[in-house]
Amino acid sequence: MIIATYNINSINRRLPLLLQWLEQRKPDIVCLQELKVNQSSFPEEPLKAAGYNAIWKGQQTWNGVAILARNREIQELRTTLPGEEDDSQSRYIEAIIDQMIIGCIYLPNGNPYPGPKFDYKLRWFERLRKHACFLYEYDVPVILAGDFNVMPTELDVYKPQKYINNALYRPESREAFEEILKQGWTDAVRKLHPSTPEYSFWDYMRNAFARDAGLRLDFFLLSPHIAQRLKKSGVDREIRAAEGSSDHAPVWIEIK
DNA sequence: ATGGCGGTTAGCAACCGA
Repeated sequence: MIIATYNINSINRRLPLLLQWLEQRKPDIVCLQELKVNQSSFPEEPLKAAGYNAIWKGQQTWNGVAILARNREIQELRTTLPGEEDDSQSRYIEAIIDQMIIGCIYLPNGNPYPGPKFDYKLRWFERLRKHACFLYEYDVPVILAGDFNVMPTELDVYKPQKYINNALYRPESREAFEEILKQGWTDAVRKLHPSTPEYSFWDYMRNAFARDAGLRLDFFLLSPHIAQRLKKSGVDREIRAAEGSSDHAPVWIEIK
């Protein structure tokens, strides 16, 4: 079984590439972020024709998250992260698929640091920490997948010294991620590949992809039930290399 | 410091986000 996460940077802009990738990789479950589409303009029909059921939480212009499942039922559990009732940003959606809880995450970028956006990022991290704790203690199979907008270690950044005051690499952000991991979650890709970067994002600027000036921003956090079933993982760089790509590549894991 | 990309608004460029 293959589960993937992909920050798609506008789903309608990227639809042909998305359909091509779905056809090639054939993931069973996909978490998408940065849909950049309002709730009524999500391309439900083309995805249905490709064999994928979908749930989504859209938003005009920014953010937006979705979960796709191939030939499977999706039972939506929630479309917001608890803790801030007036939060209008679409950054979380959660479902039950095949008796697993799948949480799709688009964590705030938080730049510039310091400032209100960084404060919002840290508040969001704290809300996620609490909700992750709740899910973990539920003692059911859980996968939290998505763009966490953080590089937890030096290995996850092509040039760490450039990012000292970047919201994605600030100690506060890295510590917040570590706090969640410490609950007992497994960082699936790092577990399988402890010493290679496994970047998932390359800036559009300055020829970053060709230089492999990348960041690892997209993660799978696995509860113990799922972690023991983990087989392999990969980053689909050829999709990032394609004409008109997102600035992220799809990342996937295979579980037994 | 610069700069690339997508989306939106107000219109054919300027901004915002990241």
